[in-house]
Amino acid sequence: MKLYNTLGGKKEDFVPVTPGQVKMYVCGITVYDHCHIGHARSSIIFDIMRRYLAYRGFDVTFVKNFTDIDDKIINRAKQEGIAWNEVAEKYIAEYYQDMDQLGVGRADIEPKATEHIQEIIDITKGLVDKGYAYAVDGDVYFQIEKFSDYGKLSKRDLDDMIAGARVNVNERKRNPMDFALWKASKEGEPSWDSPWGPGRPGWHIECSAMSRKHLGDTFDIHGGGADLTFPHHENEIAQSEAFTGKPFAKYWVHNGFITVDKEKMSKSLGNFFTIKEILSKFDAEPVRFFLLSTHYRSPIEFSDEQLKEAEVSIDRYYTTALRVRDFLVQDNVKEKAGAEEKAFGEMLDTFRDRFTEAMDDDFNTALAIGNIFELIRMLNKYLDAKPSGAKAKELVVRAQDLLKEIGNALNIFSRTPEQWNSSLMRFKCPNVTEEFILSKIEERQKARGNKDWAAADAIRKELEDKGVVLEDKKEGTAWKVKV
RNA sequence: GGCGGCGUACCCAAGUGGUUAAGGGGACGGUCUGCAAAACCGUUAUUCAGCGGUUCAAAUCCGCUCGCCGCCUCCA
Repeated sequence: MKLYNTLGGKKEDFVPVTPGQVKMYVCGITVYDHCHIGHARSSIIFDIMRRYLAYRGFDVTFVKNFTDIDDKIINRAKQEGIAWNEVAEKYIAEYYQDMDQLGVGRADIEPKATEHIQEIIDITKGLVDKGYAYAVDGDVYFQIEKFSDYGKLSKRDLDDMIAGARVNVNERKRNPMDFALWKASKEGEPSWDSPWGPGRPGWHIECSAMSRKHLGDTFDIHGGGADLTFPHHENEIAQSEAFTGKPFAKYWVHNGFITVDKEKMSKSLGNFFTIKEILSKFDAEPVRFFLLSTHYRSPIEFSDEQLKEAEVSIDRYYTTALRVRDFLVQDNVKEKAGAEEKAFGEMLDTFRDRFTEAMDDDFNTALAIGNIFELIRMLNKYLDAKPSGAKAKELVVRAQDLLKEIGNALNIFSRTPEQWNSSLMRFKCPNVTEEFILSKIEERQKARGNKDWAAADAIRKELEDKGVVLEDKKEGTAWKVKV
């Protein structure tokens, strides 16, 4: 497997610290507000990495934290007039609601910063003792000049950073780029006792403490959004490596942003869509599909149009799945080959390898999806020739199983065509009932029986205007939601 | 100002030294159908922002130019 490592700035062979095992840590959210689609991208992509590594036979330990103490949480608590920990609890619950709907699995361990205060204090104290950090008026700062590798992740030069520093001048810092490990708390703010007086953790230290506790000094993959590269991850490296004297994470993986009108989606620009907003308009599966249809490191432009295209793609799968099921319930015993049986068989033979090849190359989900649709096309083509017999059945079952297996690794295609259709109904034609549709179909059947094509077409048109399309088949008329 | 990335068809998007330059959407034409829908077939990039260079060979490597974006402050 190859994995793009921000640390090396290139794709590298993935060799875990312990053969067969993968320990990965991903920076989770600060729980002070609803998640937006950018959080969804990060969550989904790392969920997919975790699933795929497991699919490839690795024993994966996946840790994703919650930052549940932070300035933003304290501010939000003031705004809402509730306690800071109530804010944290509220948005953790909201997060789970969003992620459950999106089909993002829980991490194996989901630690919270406030549950690791002792570990945070231990590391901070250790860094002071080793001379990497200094305490001033109840604050403790990490002195970046003491850590000679500072900047190795984000490829920054200390002098350049200082020259272009936009950080607020803080008289207590020896260097403007020094960052807080521990902050003295102001009156009325949440605080914990420490050797430096009552205070709370700085932003970066929690991840060093939690990853170390749950995964050890050195682990395999550390992930997060590209905007965390600097300063968050750079600082984590400094703290952790200065403290343990050992390499921290071996591979640093960063996902690209979601853009709106080419601009990064962000809170400050106000150009974001919450997950809840999107899921009120779209089923979660097209959302996942959309996010996987571009390589995880590339920017991805968000729009309803893109989501609609994803919807069409998912629909194409379920339409084929339904077709496969119809085919398999027929009991045609006569042996008859389908179209291009040999090529189809070869596709089936090589499909799994093509999938792993794509995913092994830095999780190329976009290529994997391309392969999936090639298979879908060949499958449809094969079925078009109306094959029958044991051989045909075997090939079609294999195709179905492969699509399900690969879909499972990507967490798509997991429902029945009926479940998909009824979900679409909720979004596209919530006021139409199945009874109504069926009665209209029956009415139309009568008209068709009388060869009253005008009446039949009028009914079809009426349903189409309501978002329902009819398909006349030999066995009768089927209907589906128009995507 | 420092650092990094991107620019592939009408749209989205893989491909990063030799392949017919994947796949999806859209459009148009065809097969099928009472008509449709779905599905399939065909057409939509002799060419990869532009210009030079390296090479037997470049969308892929190097240089320059143009355009867009990100990080350097909280940010997935």
